[in-house]
Amino acid sequence: MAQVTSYDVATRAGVSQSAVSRAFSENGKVSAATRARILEAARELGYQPNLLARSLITGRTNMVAVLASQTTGRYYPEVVQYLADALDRGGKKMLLFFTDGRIERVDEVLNEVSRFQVDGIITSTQFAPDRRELIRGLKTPMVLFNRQDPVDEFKSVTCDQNRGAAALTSALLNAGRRRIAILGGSPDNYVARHRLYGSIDALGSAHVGTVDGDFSYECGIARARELWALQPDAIMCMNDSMAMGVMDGLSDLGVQTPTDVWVTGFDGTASGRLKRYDLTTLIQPLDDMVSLTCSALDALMNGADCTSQVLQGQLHVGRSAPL
Amino acid sequence: MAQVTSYDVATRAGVSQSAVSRAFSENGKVSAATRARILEAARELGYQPNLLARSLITGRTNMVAVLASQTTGRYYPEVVQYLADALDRGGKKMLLFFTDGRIERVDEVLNEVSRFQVDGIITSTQFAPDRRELIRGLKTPMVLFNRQDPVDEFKSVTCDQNRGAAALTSALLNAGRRRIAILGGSPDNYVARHRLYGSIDALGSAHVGTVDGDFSYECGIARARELWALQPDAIMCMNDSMAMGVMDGLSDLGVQTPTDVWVTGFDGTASGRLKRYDLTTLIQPLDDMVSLTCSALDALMNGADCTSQVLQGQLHVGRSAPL
DNA sequence: TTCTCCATTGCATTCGGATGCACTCGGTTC
DNA sequence: GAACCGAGTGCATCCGAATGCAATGGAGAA
Repeated sequence: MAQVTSYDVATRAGVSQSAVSRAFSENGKVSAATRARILEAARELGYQPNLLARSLITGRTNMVAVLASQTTGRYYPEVVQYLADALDRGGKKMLLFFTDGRIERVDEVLNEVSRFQVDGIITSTQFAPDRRELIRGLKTPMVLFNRQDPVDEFKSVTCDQNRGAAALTSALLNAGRRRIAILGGSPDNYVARHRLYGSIDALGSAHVGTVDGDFSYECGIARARELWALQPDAIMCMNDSMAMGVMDGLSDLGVQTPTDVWVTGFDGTASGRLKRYDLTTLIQPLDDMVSLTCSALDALMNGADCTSQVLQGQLHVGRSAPL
Repeated sequence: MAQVTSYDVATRAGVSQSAVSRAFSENGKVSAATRARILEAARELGYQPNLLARSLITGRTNMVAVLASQTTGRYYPEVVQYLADALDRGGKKMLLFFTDGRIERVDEVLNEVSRFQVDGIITSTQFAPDRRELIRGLKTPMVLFNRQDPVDEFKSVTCDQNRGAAALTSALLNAGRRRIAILGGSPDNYVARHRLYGSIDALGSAHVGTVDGDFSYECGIARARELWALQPDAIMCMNDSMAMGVMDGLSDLGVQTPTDVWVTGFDGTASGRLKRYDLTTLIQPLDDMVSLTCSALDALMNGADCTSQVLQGQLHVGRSAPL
């Protein structure tokens, strides 16, 4: 306790509390001499302004809430890291909330978020349409990350999952693949659904079947036999982790990639680039997505408008499907 | 704006502001009837208590700062995820700070941390001895994660790097390996140093040389030739990512693992368990480390004492070094 | 020299909620 | 019937910093 306050600094520097306050804000009107004296006194006392007290007046906390759902994939931890970094560059700190996927948690989390008075929200968590009113009520700027609002009331930055899946698919078709199986992600996951739709639409009659998955490496291994039973010449996995799992599951069955069957992933994670997997995959432009998300949020926080952005992923050809 | 305050709720419920405040705290003295009336009014208005205003009085923010340094490895993102989850269970939120490793950033970050009035700090970032006074001045409970304070003034939860390295080493020696090379991590990194010392001490004359690394997969690939030139029968890499890199770099030279040489990692990351690498490694008990860290911090935040904990890693034998 | 004008500075108030203290009132206890 | 008790409630104040407004004083203009 015994927190050092602006009054302590004021006393020490022989000025008033308001002078101290002004010395610590860019546009505060103080003479250079007093400011120097105040900063010196502050240094001696180890004073740091209390941002919470400040925010009570200014209405700004410099905190941004990031809502992420725990996932089995290797993608989100990367996203969190990138976001924290990008926010930091904008002088914001990241307050992290995990929604464990259960829908009822979303309400709870949103209430918590609002209690912390964050300046903005970045969410990669799904919310049901009837939460719309609740979110609107928060009056906190929000940007969806790789999720879209059907009516675009809440702006978003996404990687075009449909088109990415379609691009990957046509590349396979152009390379002569005709029997293509799919390993899907959890059906309640936004990106999983859109990747799946995009693939199926583009595949047409080349689609020999879909097997359900959960985005994990282990599930890729477990589903390999079932996929192989469909006699595919290529297997499209809806994320990288599962693709690696499928490759390994197939190996156990004596089936080699790419000799016997091609395998593709989706995401462009670091693990997918490991030489022993070297996945053909669709790379989501994480860097751009993150910086666009932050600038969109910045715009909203400054009362400006912003539009939803849809970025295109980049096809990466590895040895798992040598297009 | 137009924030809903406790006064609004009070007016609507026909009570005083203090009654509202009491209705929202467990041990507030209010009759069941009034509380119900207040909660109802609050619900209608969409009121959520302002935690920042509250913290101004109570001195508690329910926020814990986590300081992490950006690293090239795959380990930290996992740690952050685990920590956020564990903190959440204790009703705390995680405010994330990245120190990009540069020492001068540490001061800056610590000052920022103190401005946010967090209840506690968990750090996996190194700080120089002369920062001790600065941190003491914050008076904020702090627990070091996988870092140790030489004089144990600041408590820590660590995995015994020395002993883990020694265990890994003796296992190799017992299995008959006699020419062991080491791929080290960045020398300014705490865990890298201790793993290295532990290994070298235990190796004795079986040590045929050390090559410097930076914890990244790419560096593992790049250093493979140099390591192989030492004519080792086993290569100990100071983390999993580098071990995978070394295996791949050796493959490119026509050297196979484990036939021609054994390779070991350190950490026990998810990627290390991928079947095509299947690393022999030392698994750090992440779950336990995280929960001990949180309970230690809890103790400190409640004014209690706590002692530093040193956990032992677990040797995991994979095919990269079939002990 | 006297009057403006502007740059500094201090005073008082405010943000939203917690809390010590005093007060009310229905129910006990002699 | 008087003194007492305690649960429920409101009043006033406080936490730490920001800010509108008024006061001060020195420089420059007339």
